[in-house]
Amino acid sequence: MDTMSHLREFGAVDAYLKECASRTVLAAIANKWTCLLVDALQDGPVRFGELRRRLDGITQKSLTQTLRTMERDGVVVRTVYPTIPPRVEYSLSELGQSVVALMAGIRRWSEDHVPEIMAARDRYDLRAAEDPRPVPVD
Amino acid sequence: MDTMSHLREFGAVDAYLKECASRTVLAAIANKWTCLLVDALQDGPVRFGELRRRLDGITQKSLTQTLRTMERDGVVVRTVYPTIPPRVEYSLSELGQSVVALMAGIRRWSEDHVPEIMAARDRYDLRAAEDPRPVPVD
DNA sequence: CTGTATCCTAAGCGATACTG
DNA sequence: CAGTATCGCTTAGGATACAG
Repeated sequence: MDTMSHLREFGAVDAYLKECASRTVLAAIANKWTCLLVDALQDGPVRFGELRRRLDGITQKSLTQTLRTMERDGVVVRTVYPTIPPRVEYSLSELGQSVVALMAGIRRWSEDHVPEIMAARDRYDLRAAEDPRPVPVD
Repeated sequence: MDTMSHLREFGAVDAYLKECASRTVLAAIANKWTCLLVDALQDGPVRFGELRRRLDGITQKSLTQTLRTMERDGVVVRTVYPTIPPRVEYSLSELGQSVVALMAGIRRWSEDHVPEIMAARDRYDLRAAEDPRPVPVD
C-alpha cells in the first residue's frame, strides 16, 4: 500500500511521517523567527521597519523571507498602503491568532528557563572536558 | 551602557535581543526535530533505534546531534546500559517534561491546520502566477 | 520606507564507511 | 545496537548595493 501520497484521502495526517504535509507545516512554524514574529504581531498590525527593529539581529532578507512564507501559509496578512513613501503593515490572520498562545508560550519558556539551561550546558561542557565526547556549539 | 553582555546580571532576559541567552534557547527548541523528540519521549524512555524509526526521515546523524544538544541543555537524560550489544535509552528530564505540552501543542496544531494551510499556499501560488512575486518553496 | 538582487560564507543534512 | 568520521551537496543567512 502507498502511504507516501494521498495522505489526506487516507486520513493519515501525522507529523512523524516524512512525506506528510503536516511535517512541512511543522517545519515552517517551528523556528525562531516565525515564533518571534507571531509573538510580535499578537497585539495588532506592525510595520516592516518596526518589526526589523523589534527582532534584534534579523536581516532585512530573513525578515522579508519569513514574512513571505507566513503570508503564503495564510498566517500573516500583508497590507500595502499606496502612499509615498510606501507603508506596509503586517498582521495576524485568524489562523495566525490561533497559534499565538503556543508561540508566546515557547518564547516565555525560553526566557524563564535560561539560568537552568545555562547551568546544564556548563555542567555538560565540564564533564565533556574530562570525558571527551563531541560538544554541540550553542 | 552595554546591553550586549551580562544580561542576567541586569535582569534583561528577552528573546527579542540578539545577544540574550534566551535567544539561543529559543533557537534550540524551536525546530522540528526537537519538537518531535520531546513529543515522542513524553510517555517514558525510548531507545535510540526506536526513535529513529518513529521520526520518519531523520538520519542517524541528525538524531544523534539533536539528542546530544537536548542532553546538553538538560532537556533529555541519556541512560546507557552496559550490556552487549549496548542499549541506550533517552527520557525527558523534569525540565523536558515542562515543555511537553507546548511541543505537543505545536505538533497537533500543525496536523490540525493542514487543509487550511495547503489551501492558502495554493491560493498564494495561483495569485503569484499572475502577479509575479517571488514564491517561497515549501 | 520597503523592498529586490547578488555574492559569499557557514551551517545543516544526507550518504557512506567504519567501530566498540 | 548505537554510535563516530568524513565527504560533499544544498540551503540559510549576512553584507552590500541598488530600486520603486
